Amino acid sequence: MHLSHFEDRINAVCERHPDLPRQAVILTRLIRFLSGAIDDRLSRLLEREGLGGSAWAVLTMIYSDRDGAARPSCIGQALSQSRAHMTRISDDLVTAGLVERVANAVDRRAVDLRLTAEGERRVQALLPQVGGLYQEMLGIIDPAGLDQLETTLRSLLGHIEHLPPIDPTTGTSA
Amino acid sequence: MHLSHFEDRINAVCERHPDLPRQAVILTRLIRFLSGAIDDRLSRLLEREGLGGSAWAVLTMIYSDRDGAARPSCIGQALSQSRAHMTRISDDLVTAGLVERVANAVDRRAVDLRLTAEGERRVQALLPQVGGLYQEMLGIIDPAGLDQLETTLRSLLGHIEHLPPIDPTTGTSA
DNA sequence: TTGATATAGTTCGCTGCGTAACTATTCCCC
DNA sequence: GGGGAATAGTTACGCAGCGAACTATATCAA
Repeated sequence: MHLSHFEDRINAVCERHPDLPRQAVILTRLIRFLSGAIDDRLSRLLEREGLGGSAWAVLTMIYSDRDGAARPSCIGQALSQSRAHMTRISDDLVTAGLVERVANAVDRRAVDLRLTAEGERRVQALLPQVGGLYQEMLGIIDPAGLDQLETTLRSLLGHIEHLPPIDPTTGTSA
Repeated sequence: MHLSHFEDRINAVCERHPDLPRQAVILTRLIRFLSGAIDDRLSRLLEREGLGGSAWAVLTMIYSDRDGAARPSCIGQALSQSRAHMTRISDDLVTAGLVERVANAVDRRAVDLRLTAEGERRVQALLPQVGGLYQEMLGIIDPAGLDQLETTLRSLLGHIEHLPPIDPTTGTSA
């Protein structure tokens, strides 16, 4: 519904600027919409648990660690979020009783985040729901299409991440 | 780089919870990463112009209108942003001299946003750069792959948008 | 006509997240 | 071993964005 409306506008602009890469514009819109729609649904599912998307991501980062511990800075790096934000999320999760801060013996600057028993219980209770949500959203694509999509998105992401960074003064990627 | 690290974690969790849809989890990660990477690059390009992503989106919404005018509430709806935020962005764009507010004669509640001459000049100067950016990011995929990707993402988005909304109290989509 | 309801825009207060500055620790090299 | 650079976490402050409340207008029903 949104998209068709957008498409009219993209077409109108592309008429006036024939050198614009119309398909690339549409694809970026699609990716943005998809990402937003996925996050929206996940957020609404987590809302009932009093969790935000970031908090859930932190919980799963800890849970997915083989040793059951993770340091805020590592999590932030993996999630592309600032250390300051990790401090806040950690505060919230600690006061919610889902996470505890454990001083790291070998590096006294560092803190290990660990799930409490309650935190682990909550993660294990939520994981199937989140998995079901993802499956519900992506399940209409047939397996071959999913494989195709995965390889395409992987190469796309790899390419973009290896692109030279954009110089903010010139606006070019050289 | 990020992704492989993530993949290890996803695999670790999927070992403990064999019923999780591993591929769906990976695909949602990919889409999120891609969307973030695209937005990042666009933001850095716009940064030099003193424009935020929202401001640029508003400018293009006005520019892409056949009559060269758009109302804040329509723009906000199309961009999935609140009316309050559209007021703020409009304020900024007006003080930047890129947009003017014109009272709508037929509906006196409404305001039409129009590009100033300077605003139109800026949009026309930026459009090729933004188009080049998109092309640079998506251009490594061959045309057949792009078509394939487009149809897949279209059906995915259509499916998700037609999914029943999630009830925040039960967490289910019924 | 008039009264109820819906809608456009604005304002206000809140949340989420980032950058910069600070302290404590670790690392590295002389 | 001692001093500078890097790093972990925290704190303070700023920006982007949303929801709710408010005003003015429009629409629809009795």
